[in-house]
Amino acid sequence: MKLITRNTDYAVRALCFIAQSKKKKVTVEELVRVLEIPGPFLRKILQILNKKKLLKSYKGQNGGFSLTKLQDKILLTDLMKIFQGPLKLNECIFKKQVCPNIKTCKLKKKIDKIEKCVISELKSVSLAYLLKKN
Amino acid sequence: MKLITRNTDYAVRALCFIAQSKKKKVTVEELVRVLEIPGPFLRKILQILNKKKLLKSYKGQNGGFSLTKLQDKILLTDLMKIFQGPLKLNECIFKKQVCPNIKTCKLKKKIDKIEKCVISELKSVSLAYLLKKN
DNA sequence: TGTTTATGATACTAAATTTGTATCATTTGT
DNA sequence: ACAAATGATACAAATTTAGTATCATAAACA
Repeated sequence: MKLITRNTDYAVRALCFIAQSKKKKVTVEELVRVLEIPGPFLRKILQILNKKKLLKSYKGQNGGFSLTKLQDKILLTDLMKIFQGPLKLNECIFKKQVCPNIKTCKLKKKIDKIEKCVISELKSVSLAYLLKKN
Repeated sequence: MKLITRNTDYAVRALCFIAQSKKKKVTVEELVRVLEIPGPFLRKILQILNKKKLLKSYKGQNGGFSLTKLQDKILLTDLMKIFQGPLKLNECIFKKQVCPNIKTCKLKKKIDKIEKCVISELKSVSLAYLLKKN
């Protein structure tokens, strides 16, 4: 079971590269070249990041993308939420006949607890964290 | 992002029902009727549980399935592992060009930590836990 | 011993999600 | 006006998840 999917992965990598770059703006083309991510797919991802205000985009010549936030404000968990949606159960695991007999909410609460645990771990994973040497 | 998929869900519900049942053996047919799970799909799931030694199956007339373990030994995490595979990253999130600059292993270790946290939470979710009233 | 009633094995199909492609529109600098 | 960038959007392929269908096998029992 994959905790992180490819589009999240790509987003992280692109953001890392942009963060590290000396240039003020980075073009898709450069990202594609360096990161070896399929172009149109990456563009779609960057457009989403732009809409979600994690990147600012500049059109036209000398255009490209730049970060809108400090590196330590860009959290892996945010990216996961954007590209993979919030963590949740399948739905309600117990329905109808079975439900009344079984304390459904137990499991739900458990999952909530797990989600909190995962999120809190992931919250410490920021771009800054990933880029810090040593 | 779904933490638990439908086959895990179905497995839990089937096991719960079998655990609660007064009968020594429960047939697929009864499970299908009560739990409203598509028959052939549930059969496949039960066959897997049988292979994985969580259920014992009896063929022929008066056949059916029964638990092989105590309820507190059947853990949600085991079912998730069976039906969804182990928790993992997409793969290595950073490759080639980017990798040397970034401490890949950081993230990996983080995920390992997260996995441990999730597993340890889930380890306390057993059939017994789910079935306990109040 | 043969029929009924259950599971075992397995191959196939459908649906949903994830990943990737293609195309045209829009904006901006020169 | 043109070139170089992103924006929007519709489509397609691949993968994973969910569900179906069919025949084989084993056990109980008349």
